Amino acid sequence: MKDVKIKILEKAKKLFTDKGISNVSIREISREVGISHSNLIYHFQDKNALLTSLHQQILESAIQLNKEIATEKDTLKSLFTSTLKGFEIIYDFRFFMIDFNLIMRENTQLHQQIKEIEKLRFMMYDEKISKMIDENIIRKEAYEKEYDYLITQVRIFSDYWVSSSQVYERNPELSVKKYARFFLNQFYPYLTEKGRKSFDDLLSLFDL
Amino acid sequence: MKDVKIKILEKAKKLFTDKGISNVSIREISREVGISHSNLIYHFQDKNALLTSLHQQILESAIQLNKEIATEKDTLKSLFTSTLKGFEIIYDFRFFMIDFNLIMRENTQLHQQIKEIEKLRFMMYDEKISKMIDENIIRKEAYEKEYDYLITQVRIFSDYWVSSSQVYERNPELSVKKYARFFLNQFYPYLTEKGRKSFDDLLSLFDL
DNA sequence: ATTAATTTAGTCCAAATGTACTAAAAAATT
DNA sequence: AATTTTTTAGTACATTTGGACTAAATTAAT
Repeated sequence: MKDVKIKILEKAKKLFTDKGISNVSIREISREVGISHSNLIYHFQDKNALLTSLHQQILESAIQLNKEIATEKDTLKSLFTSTLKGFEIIYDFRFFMIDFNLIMRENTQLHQQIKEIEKLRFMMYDEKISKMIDENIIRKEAYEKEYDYLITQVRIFSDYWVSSSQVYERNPELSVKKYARFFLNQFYPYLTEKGRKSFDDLLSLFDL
Repeated sequence: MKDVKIKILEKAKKLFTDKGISNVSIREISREVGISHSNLIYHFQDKNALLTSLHQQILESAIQLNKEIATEKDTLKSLFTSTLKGFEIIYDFRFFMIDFNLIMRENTQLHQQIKEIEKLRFMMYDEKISKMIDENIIRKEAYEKEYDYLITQVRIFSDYWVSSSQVYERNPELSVKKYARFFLNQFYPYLTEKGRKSFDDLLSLFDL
């Protein structure tokens, strides 16, 4: 990517994070980058184009992360790693999650894409849980769709923990680990004895 | 409250819900109400004043709800009722939760207030859980702060389920019950056998 | 070296917004 | 009935914003 484009995206990301997407104009970004607003428009037609491009970066980070953990055989450990690394990515791009609703309302294209990704994410968790049941780490479903409920619950947590931490935490920047811990804990009640043992070991391993 | 003030608040609420807070101007609201924008400013200095006033309505609904369930002796049943009614209030005022982060960022006064209320909410859940432990509906903590984790988890769900449903559900208006069910389910793994029995009974009672 | 394509800046415009100020109208008080 | 207070509308202004259009400058291609 061209140097200017990179600079624009960097500044946009920074400004979005600091002030919130709706409080940043194309002109302000261009001013900060030190180029004319027409030039910025030449590269990105509007704010949505910027957002789409930044979301692409998030996706690339996520894909990269998936590649990294693909080699990990230990299912529970891979859950820990993907949570921690994933939460770091989310924190880095927190502007996206903090203004998530706004973006979804005003960028149809991204909304569609996110809905597609959500399906994948569901399947990913579903598969992971099945695996852990097979490995006797998680107990079998006690009633129908028990784990579907869990996945929804977990989805909402992933999407909004960073928003919540911005509202309630004194040092949101320190909350990545804290909320990763909270997140993982959602699986705890479903663990078998064997699972709990691994889980506790992993907690110390990851210093959580 | 004066007739005009009520009308302003009603229209503001509607517009905020339909278009998102940041996409509604004082002038637009006044236009919709059919008064001059100067008149609106006379009653509410700015958008934040409107939001504060609307939040007051939310609080009043919540207080009213608390009064209603205060007489309920059955702790688990009162959890069900407060969840369902509470979720209806949240849905009614969903503009507030959908733009929650925005409001918290730009309205210091409300942010402070919300943080105070959060403490109360924590205590409320804490007390409720203690009670249910005493009544042998919920099992004792299996490890330290187990239920503190649960409360945080539950807080994030309460605050953001409506946002999430706007993003992922086809008919968000139908999702109040659905998400109330999801919400309550978060307590399920901690129930004793006795608790599960009551829980299941209540599910049919409330048609969930 | 010339030409073509890409990148950049400058200008102008119309619409919207918040804010401040003035004055009229309506309601309440004396 | 007179006057004071509250409520309402009107106007004017400075700023911001996105968008369109033009032209200059830079880079790439031939």
